[in-house]
Amino acid sequence: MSTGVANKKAIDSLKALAEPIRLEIIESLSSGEKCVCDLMQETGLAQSKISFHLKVLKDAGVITDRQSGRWVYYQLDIRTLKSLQNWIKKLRKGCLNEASTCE
Amino acid sequence: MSTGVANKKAIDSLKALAEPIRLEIIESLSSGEKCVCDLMQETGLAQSKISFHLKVLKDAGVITDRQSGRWVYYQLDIRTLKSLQNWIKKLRKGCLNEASTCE
DNA sequence: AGTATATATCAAGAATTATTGATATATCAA
DNA sequence: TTGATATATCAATAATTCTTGATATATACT
Repeated sequence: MSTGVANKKAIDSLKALAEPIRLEIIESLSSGEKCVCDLMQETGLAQSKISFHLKVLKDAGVITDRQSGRWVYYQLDIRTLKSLQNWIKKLRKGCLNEASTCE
Repeated sequence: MSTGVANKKAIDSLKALAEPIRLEIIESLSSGEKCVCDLMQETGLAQSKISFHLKVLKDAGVITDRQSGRWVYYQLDIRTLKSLQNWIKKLRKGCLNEASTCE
């Protein structure tokens, strides 16, 4: 069985998303770019905690960051979400592996 | 911020999928129904380990089971995958919450 | 330069999740 | 009924992940 390179990426994204606080962050970013301080206010969570989870999300490629002065703004990486969506679609249709002739 | 009932389901699915062995199982099931013994052979993993992960997947609603004699066959629950796929799509399009008018 | 603010990182402990080997349950076959 | 096979579950340990409070770094303002 494979668990090839392509799926490594899928796992990373899934693991990053599969946690309540991170999901809350992701949902918030879904409506647009936010800085850490915005997220702190919205969630009421400690700064170090938010930074920790942002790092997990960033390392997994689910979000990107951009610095502007003292602030760091985070936003969803649509490409990663799109490829995750596609991965699930292929899973559903039973055409994950090279061999299968899908679409 | 929400993290409503709808997303509870999404988290469960994501957590279940976000683990290497479970993903391997899922990928295997992607090509059709399998019994525990099939999965043991394919993966070379211990029976208790596979049963453990199958239970996680089943509890999350990602797979279903059906017993036939001594064997228990597992298969993907397409509906869950489809709704997860849709959830990601909405996330991408910034229309997760009730307020936003999407599609 | 000195101070304040925004964010990142770190170390220790807490909590969650996975692994292992053993045992239990249920079904079939002789 | 006895024995074999398929799977589930359990208890103990191991491993991973998260939380907390403290400290570090970098930027901006005066």
